[in-house]
Amino acid sequence: MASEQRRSGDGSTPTIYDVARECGVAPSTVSRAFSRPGRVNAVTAERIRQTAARIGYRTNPIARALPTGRTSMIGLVVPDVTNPVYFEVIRGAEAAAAEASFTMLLADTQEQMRLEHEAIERQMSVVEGFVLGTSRISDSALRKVAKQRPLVVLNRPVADVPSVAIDNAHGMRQAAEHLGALGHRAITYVAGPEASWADGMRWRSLREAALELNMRVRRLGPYPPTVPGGMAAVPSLRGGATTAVVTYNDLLAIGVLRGLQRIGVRVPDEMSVVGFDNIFGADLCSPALTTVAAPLRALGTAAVRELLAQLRGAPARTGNSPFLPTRLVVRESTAPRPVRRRV
Amino acid sequence: MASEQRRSGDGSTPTIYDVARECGVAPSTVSRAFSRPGRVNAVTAERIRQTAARIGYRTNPIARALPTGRTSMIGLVVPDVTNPVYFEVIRGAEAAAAEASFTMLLADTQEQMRLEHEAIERQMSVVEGFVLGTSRISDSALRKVAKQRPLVVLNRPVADVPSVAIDNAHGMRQAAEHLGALGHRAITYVAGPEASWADGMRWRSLREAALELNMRVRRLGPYPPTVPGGMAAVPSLRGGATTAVVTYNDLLAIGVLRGLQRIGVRVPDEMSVVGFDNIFGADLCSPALTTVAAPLRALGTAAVRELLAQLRGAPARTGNSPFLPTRLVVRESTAPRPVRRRV
DNA sequence: TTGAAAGCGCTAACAG
DNA sequence: CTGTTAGCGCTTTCAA
Repeated sequence: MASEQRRSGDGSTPTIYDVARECGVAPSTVSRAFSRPGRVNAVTAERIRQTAARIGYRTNPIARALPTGRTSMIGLVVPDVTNPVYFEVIRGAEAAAAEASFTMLLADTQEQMRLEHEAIERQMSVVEGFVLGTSRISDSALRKVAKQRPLVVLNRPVADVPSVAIDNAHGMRQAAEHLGALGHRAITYVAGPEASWADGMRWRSLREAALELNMRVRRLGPYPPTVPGGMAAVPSLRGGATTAVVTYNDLLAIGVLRGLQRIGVRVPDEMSVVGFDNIFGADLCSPALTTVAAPLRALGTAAVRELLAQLRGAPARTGNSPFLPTRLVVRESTAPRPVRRRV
Repeated sequence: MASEQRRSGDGSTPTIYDVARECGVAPSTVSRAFSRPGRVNAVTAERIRQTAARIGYRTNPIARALPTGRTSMIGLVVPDVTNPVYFEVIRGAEAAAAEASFTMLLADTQEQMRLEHEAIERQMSVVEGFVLGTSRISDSALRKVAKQRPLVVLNRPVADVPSVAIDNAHGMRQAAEHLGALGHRAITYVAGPEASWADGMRWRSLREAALELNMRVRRLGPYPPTVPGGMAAVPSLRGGATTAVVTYNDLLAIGVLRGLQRIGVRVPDEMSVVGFDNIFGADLCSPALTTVAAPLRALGTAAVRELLAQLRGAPARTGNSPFLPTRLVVRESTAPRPVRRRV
């Protein structure tokens, strides 16, 4: 009996062999008791589970992973952990993973394509699948990754790759309707990163909605999607007919708020400002920001759930990716159109 | 030759055996070429590396981990991923890990002791060591973990367990000196969670520093370390001689700002407010918050570096944990003591 | 339903 | 310096 020769119950963590010996069954039976409980006599299984608990046996995921490839780990790679947009995504993803007893590897790529490639590379042989947030790598690189591991991308539709996204179009329509209802006739969009799919999407949606509502729209930018970026946009805001600005995201909106305050334009009396995302801090600034709330946590959760489904063998939903609904949060930065504009 | 029987170069990812065959060397030599380059002939090593690169071989971390126990993974478990204090810690930790080609597992325990235990349990057999942020579990449980894996805890000294911490004492002294220099004579500390080591530390340090500077101090609380917590503290602020408040953290300070504004007390004209941490958003609120900046990113980095050092065999620095220096950031929420107080 | 045996891909003695 | 030989702990045929 080969198993007799296995290590005796020394100080280190117990193995399947220890349980087998204690129980008087073969190691393979212990293994089965844990990995496919159906295939073992119910009472034997129970006895095995008892002794396992007693001697403190816990299956070793590494050892399991070697023959099966199943590591119970998924990788989440995001461009910037410190970007408030991602906190909630991370939490949602982590919660969904933990719920399924999966462990989440987190990588921060610092917005750099090279680091993103490295992170994927580093995690590839260890995770069962990936969730990629706002990826910087090319569509073809993405498809290559998808060929090796199940993959879900966030907020970016890529042919043949499953993704989940915010319903940008609906969000921008909400913003436009809100402003329209307040009587604004001319609005300016302050754009985020040029290459961003989300930015293009948001701009097009806003324009469409605004036009339908008989408002004039123009676009300024691109700007880096940050507070300084928003401040930089303010000078270009002056001199038009604009009485309301909608920004690519909240950081930009907060920057616009700042910039406007600096040059003495009062918000919302003289100018209304609407952000996008509803990040932590959007209600801290003053005036508190009216913004389109993106279901960030739900995004993380949905992505992981989708990934786990694929891992369980569900077909990859590559076509129409689900669009998560937005919600308009009206706070203090929007008000009816001023009778006489001043900017 | 046993190795001859190993799988031939089929479609799946190449192994050590594939490289060995291509190169005409033994598998163990290939292994050595990657794991201890010193122990193999330089030119052979180079040749191996070449072919490895050519056929796309990459060492399988799972397979490596099984015999060695070295997974190149560390676990970071934090109470709340969405708490702005932790973003920077996470980023610092992740960067330090990536720098050493380590992968980081992240777990969010939602401030719950049970989830913290589960997370540690889940990660235990897969990581080489842990960094635990603001752990909720007992000292003895912590020591038990430390017995199984190298461990570094954040902001909480535990006997026999290495830790890194913010220099709370110095931070509070900076706050007290700032307020003293502005002429304040009576200050109130708004306390955070009762059980928190950091809270106790901050309060004692503030009191000591204030007393030395001939200021009166009192303590209010405990309060949950959140914006609502800060708002809840405001009523108790009235009626004393207090002209300045120092809070356990920024969230509380922002809450105090809000609460004060609501009851018509002007900051900083009538009351000065100082926070702690300098989280994202501390400069977004209005007035922008004067606060003691904690080196959060450095904290994450230092913890991981310490952990990696232990992994390399350095002795666990359990005694005096390093204290990372704070920095006072003066913004708009503090001003000279009002001539006539009003609260 | 259970046991025996053969690996998963890599590392680590131990010889040579 | 290099090859040979056992495993790491678990899963998985294949028989019984």
